[in-house]
Amino acid sequence: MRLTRAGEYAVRCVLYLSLTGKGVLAKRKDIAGTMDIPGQFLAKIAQQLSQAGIIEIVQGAGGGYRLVLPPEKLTLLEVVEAVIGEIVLNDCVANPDGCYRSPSCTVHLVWEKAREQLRETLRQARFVDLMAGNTCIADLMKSAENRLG
Amino acid sequence: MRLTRAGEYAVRCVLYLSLTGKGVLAKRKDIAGTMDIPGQFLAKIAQQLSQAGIIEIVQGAGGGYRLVLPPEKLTLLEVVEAVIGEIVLNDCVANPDGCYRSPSCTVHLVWEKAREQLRETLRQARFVDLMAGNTCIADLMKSAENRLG
DNA sequence: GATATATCGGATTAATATTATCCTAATTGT
DNA sequence: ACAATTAGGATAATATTAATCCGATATATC
Repeated sequence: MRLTRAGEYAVRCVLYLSLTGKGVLAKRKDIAGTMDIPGQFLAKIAQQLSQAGIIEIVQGAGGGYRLVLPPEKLTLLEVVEAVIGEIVLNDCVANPDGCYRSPSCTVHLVWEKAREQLRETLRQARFVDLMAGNTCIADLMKSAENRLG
Repeated sequence: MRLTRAGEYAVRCVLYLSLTGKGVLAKRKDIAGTMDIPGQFLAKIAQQLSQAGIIEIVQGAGGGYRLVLPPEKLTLLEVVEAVIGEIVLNDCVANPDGCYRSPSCTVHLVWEKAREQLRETLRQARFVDLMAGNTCIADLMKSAENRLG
């Protein structure tokens, strides 16, 4: 019942790119170092973000990642689901197959409602808003600056 | 990001006990057989439900499980959390410890909101309501009856 | 073109969590 | 005493998630 670490890393990565600005290239190493993400793991995550059209990956020397969409058009939902797949809280409590046939199952309806609320809340959270506030990620970046002098 | 199978089994078990009625003893074997739950696994789950004060376990010959509270006073939230622990969707995206210190972290706030909505939705779902509707679990029970003649 | 810088992407390993089962002990009705 | 039932600790099996390894590939620069 938890967001995976990959999902958290994806949010960190995109917030980093949001803060540096849309279209600005950032090296994977820098993102990984600042945001405390295992470098190779970030590579995998970046591929998923790239497939989802959220970031662009530039190969070769001087390459890196950059945001395709501006932070106004990016939501937590998009970023999270790009990495962990569409959020589903459960199969039908009794029978995964059965419920598609009987969509009025009351237990299932409760979970469906919860799922839609969750997704809607994440959909309403744009990165431009997240940047504006006091994020723990912003703290991470500050402490990284301090560490690096 | 999913309910565990243990959580689903717990819901099935409590719905079974709701349908047979508060205070009525049901043998673990019967519950397990009807609801398609591995018997030994149900034993573990029942212990958690018992600790949470949701069911009572009667040992010895003629023993079994029975509901302590009436289905009007039992919610999905209680049953699910009795088994999987308090629902938490994530640690702070950046720093589990850090966020307790800076509760205004915007990213965290979104997840907190989502979490509270989810819990509230499950809290509003009483078992008496779930029983009333067309549940997949009710289907399970019917098909069990058919199987057993 | 050679070289250094970076990412790609498939394979693999490691770590963790979940699910399920085994088995002996304890409890209770008959 | 005996049969029926659950308790509960240990362990095994499985699945998921997380992380890493490494040769291949792409690109800027000299």
